[in-house]
Amino acid sequence: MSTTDETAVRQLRADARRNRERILQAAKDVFAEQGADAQMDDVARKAGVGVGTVYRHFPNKDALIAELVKEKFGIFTERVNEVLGEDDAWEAFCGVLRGNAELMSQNVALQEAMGGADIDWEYIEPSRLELERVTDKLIRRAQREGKLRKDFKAAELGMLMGGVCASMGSSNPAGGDWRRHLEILIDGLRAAR
Amino acid sequence: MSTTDETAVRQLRADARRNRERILQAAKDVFAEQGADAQMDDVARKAGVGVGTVYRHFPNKDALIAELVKEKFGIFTERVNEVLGEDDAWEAFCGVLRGNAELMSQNVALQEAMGGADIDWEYIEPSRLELERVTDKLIRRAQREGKLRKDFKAAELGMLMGGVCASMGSSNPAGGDWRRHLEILIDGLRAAR
DNA sequence: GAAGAATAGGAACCACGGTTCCGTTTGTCA
DNA sequence: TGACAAACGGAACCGTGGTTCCTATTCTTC
Repeated sequence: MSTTDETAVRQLRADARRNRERILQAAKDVFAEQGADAQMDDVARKAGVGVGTVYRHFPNKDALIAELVKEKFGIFTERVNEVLGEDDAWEAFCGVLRGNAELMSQNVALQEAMGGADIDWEYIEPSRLELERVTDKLIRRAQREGKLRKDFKAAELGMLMGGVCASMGSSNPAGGDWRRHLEILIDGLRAAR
Repeated sequence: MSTTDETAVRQLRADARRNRERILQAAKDVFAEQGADAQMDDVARKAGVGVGTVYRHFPNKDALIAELVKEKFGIFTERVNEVLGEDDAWEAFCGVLRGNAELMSQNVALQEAMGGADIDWEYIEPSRLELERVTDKLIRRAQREGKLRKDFKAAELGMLMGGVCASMGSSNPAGGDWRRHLEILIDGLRAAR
């Protein structure tokens, strides 16, 4: 069921634990660079490991990608937590959006994933929910400040950011600037006049 | 090079011309419903035709999809032209956005295409340009009215709409409402207070 | 340091789906 | 109506890439 059974990780053999890390790191690099359709063989090669080994650690490609996505969600959550205490919630909120988008722009696979590739969202759901929970706090504060539109819900943010990510790919028709996309969106999020 | 050589269409045999239409229609249905990864065999079956026949009319899958995308761009252009004469350019502009988005929401393949699938954009470029040209007129008028933000460029619209389309898929993480996405975006496009 | 279990490696397997090929059918034209 | 080119059909082909399987290797423990 779960790819990473925390309780089981302990009793991995030393070399296995080492390899698992290598694979994860290699996957991060390869998928970030080539997108979700990079090949398992590439991941294995980059990790200096056989394909069989990759499959020993992750049941299949989707699970491997899901693990990476989940990890990224963790980072997003962390970042929101970091700014939760700042004075200007609206500015903090915008900062998070810009920062996280920047992060996404460096990872093609993530962009695709957010755009709706066939990832195992079930597995990621807990992390996604946690992110939403934390973000909600920040949003409410920014709304109380009167700077963020009142009718905006945390659950909607994923959709919007997914849209921004969609405009990051190089294969874009009119290759616009996603940063511009984000700024327009942010303006749309401001409280009316 | 080109999938449809207008000058050549004339001298197609009667049955061939009929089949071409059937294939195009079937492709429209199948791709709209199943997305760009529907199979050529499905298109052929739906058209009541052999795969070979499909390939007689279109060199490959990408060309077939490109044809459909191009056609849709034509429809968008048409719609913009229709409202070009209306009094309130801003409202006309918003109407077009809503209408075209609605159209996109009924076509999974189109959404994917806008999101950055590997389509032959080269082939579509002329239609895209024409759409951009016409849209630019509407945009300028709305800006002169003072309702649309002055710094907005027609070339950026594709990017934004692509983002909205990205939130249409059912495979979305937080399955938000794309109509809401669009409205927020429209607010972001309004001239500052 | 020997036994046994865990892990690695990577060639082979297999499904999938786009594309080709060629014998058959059909429209056209004289 | 006969001849010929054009068009059709769909089985077979083929590359791709995820996944499996089995032997060799490496760690761990006694």
